[in-house]
Amino acid sequence: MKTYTILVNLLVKNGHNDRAIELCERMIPPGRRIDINFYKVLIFALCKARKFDLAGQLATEMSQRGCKPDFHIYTSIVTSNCKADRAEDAQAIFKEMTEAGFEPTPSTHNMLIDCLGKSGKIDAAYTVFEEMSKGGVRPDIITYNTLMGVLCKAGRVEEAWKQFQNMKRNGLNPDKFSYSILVDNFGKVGKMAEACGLFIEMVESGDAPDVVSCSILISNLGRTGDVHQACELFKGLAQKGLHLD
RNA sequence: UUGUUUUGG
Repeated sequence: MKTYTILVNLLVKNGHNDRAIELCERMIPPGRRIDINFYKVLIFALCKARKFDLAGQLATEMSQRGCKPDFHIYTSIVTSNCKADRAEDAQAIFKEMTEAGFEPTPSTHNMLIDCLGKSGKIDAAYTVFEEMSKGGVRPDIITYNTLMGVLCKAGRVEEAWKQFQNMKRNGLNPDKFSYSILVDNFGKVGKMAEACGLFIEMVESGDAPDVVSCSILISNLGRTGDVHQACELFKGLAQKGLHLD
């Protein structure tokens, strides 16, 4: 069994996911005792190969055989589903994971919020956020940034703005991601004063503008037709050695 | 040897 585990791991590492899976399918006859590490390697491989359904099935199967999926197996299945924008599955397995007594990491929460939001399930994303705030996992800057991004994409910029203030109240310092999201989206809805104010606040807070935040600002200025000001800004940034694309 | 950091134009 150890040898097989190492072999499967090697196959996966070398990108031969299909062969690894094939090998595994042949060596898991019913009733055979399989150790958890073997399942783990295999499920990682399946997730990597984007065979999410198979990975999920295997997790169910191992559970039925009396070998409970561990923290890493759950995390792997949840996060890979999130990355593939498979919101329903991610949500279901996340639930299973917590019911099994595991506490997903903050980043797993963040990924789920992002995934749910991108699938248009704003309310579900909010729920994850709220449960997180209630439970032992504290929302971090990325949680707020993710939530703000989700809200903005849904056209709910005002709510994003509320979360921005909420974040500050909870003692978190907005970073350049936080500012960029709001500067971009305030600009898109024509609230230029708010957008510019936030850009200045960002600079004053000591977070140096980078290529992305400047591009956002410039496209904002372009939107208002203020091409001259955009060009001036561009020149000023070039002088500071910032190279924009 | 078996890794889970996820968010902005």
